Amino acid sequence: MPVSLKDVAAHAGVSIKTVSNVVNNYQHVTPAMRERVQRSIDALGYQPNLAARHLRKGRTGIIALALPELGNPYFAELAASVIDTAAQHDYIVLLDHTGGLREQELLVSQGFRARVIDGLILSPIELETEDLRDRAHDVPLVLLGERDYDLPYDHIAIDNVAAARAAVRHLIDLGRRDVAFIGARRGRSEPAQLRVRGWREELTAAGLPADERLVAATDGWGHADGASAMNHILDSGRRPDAVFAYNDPMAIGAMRVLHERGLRVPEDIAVVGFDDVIEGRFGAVTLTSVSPDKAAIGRLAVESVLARLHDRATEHRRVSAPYRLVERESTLGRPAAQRRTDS
Amino acid sequence: MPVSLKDVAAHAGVSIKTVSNVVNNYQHVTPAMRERVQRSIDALGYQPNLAARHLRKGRTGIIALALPELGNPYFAELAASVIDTAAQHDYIVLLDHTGGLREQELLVSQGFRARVIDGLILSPIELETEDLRDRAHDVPLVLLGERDYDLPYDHIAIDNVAAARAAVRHLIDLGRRDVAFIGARRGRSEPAQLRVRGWREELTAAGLPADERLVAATDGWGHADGASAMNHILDSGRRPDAVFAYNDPMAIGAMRVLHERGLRVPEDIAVVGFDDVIEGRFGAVTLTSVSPDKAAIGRLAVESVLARLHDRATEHRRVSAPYRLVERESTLGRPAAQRRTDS
DNA sequence: CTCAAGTTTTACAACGTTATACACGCCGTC
DNA sequence: GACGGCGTGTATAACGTTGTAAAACTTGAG
Repeated sequence: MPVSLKDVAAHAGVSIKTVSNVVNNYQHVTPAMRERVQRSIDALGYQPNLAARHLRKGRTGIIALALPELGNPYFAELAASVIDTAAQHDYIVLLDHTGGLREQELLVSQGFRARVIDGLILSPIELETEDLRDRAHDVPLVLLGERDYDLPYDHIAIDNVAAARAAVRHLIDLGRRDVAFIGARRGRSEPAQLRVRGWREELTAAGLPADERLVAATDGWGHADGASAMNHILDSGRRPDAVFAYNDPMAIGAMRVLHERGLRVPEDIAVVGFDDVIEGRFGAVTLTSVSPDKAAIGRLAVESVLARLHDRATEHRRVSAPYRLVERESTLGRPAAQRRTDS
Repeated sequence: MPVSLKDVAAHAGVSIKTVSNVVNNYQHVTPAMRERVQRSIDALGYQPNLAARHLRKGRTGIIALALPELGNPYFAELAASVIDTAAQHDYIVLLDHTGGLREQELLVSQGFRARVIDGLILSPIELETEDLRDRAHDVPLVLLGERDYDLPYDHIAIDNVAAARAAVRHLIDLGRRDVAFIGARRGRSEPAQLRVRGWREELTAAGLPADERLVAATDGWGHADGASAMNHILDSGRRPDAVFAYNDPMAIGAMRVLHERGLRVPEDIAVVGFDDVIEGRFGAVTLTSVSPDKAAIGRLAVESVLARLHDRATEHRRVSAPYRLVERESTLGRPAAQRRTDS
């Protein structure tokens, strides 16, 4: 059923290679010949067989994008950007979800799919430096996200420390003094946690104490984790006047708990999230958030992979993507005009 | 660098085919020979080249999953289920997002990627029956979702009419009489819109008027669309006592508008969504929603594709997946405040 | 009108795998 | 003791594509 170069060649009365030359826009083909072959291609509806092409060229035309969770709209937007950019370069994206599990991330980074993909964009959560150190494969790897690895791989991310400091700065400017952090990594060495570091640095810079009891570690990074972390802090008797969450879903989970406990946002407790997901714009209290430029990150990631693919000599680089702080109701100085202050 | 069958064969002192036989668990191989070859395989760290295998076998081992939007957690969960099920059958999933755009959906269904994938699972939004009628390809296609096509393709979905009726029934049981529907398809023939049909049928069955002015058509199906639809209904002077939304994000967008306008949920207006996304469980007012069994849908979809792949003779079938109505605060008889987060 | 130099097209060999068909032992049977 | 039959291993030919090198065709100068 499928039509091959051979079929097109027979139909056009030329050699296989000539058809191949036309398909690949090879330069030494007369316009007349190109025209004639193209007509046959269209007539038969020829489509190149990628498996054969790959076998011959050693490339698959597929790059993998491994993300912790697709359900988080942040990653979904990122994925869209990656897919679009890749398409512009005639690459297909294989989307993978690791669930933020070390085992899965390891599997992906070790290239369990090494013979299928040309390059890999990975957003690790649990992976450690030593896990990445002995990658047997030569498949180009580009890292995304908040984790900081001291390894010779391209890394695309916003400046997480600076972004976190901006968020905390904003809270301090509102007059808040007891700023909690929700979503620290449980049992991990501190230097890798850039957002916590930013929280600590900014508080210290402002002459405020960075009370470690206001840092809530969690297992995951979803709504439920934010909710339980918030409950944990309040149950321990602490009553911060602001919360900075690792990401938006956690911030929203925390806000739900505050609502259940009769605490008002932002009057009693101001809240700042991270990632600026669409959901944060439609709650009863809209969410102030750090907004990374997802489109830029996705684009840069693809371009890095492809650059390394076509010329493996380049230096490994660390690219900073833009971000900004979007202020909404959850950190408003005064109650919003239309907002009903239901207890 | 990569080690091929040839290398292993040379190392073990046997023919290439014998190594292939061992790799593929071909039956006529003596244990001794198997052992010996296996040792060479392990020693050299041989990994099969999938491209070559696929070229030879005519299969890629990849199935595509094309979804309207990855950002909607409903689809993310669905994707996870598909990926997992596929992995169990040694298949890889190529995730694609159509944005719910007819052009993209057409492209995918026409198989612009036909030579890369063995099968396709598509969740169409805009696609029409005639678009699917003349698919040139023989790549197995399985449809998902709410759209109803009278075509010989497998279709996995919950009974959308029945589910919508259950949702409306629930609202009627609460004593609501003016139930609005948010998220109708703009300018589309009605029979395809199963959830609207369920809304209409159930109201009629209860002896209530199905007021078409309470049906709000939208362009998209996101938060913002739900919000503007809600605004539109209220601006037109209508004041329904209940809203049934096409999906959860729209319901949440609508609730935001109700909140802005000082209308209480559920006291003034009860709200029911569709899909049961996690976000609905963490708003200031948690959302009642129709909860399709996403895991089942994903599993059934993969199994259908693979069945058709291995034996193309089977009848095309329409499979109904389970669902249930999850009741939360947005349709509670009593006031919503002070309720703890439910799981 | 010939021949060199350039341009366009072609034949053929790979890429790594599996299917087909055949060769080789080994057994039991006549 | 030759003869099918079976169980095991092996050459060889594909699968559809592209790179290489050589063949065929132009072109233009002498």
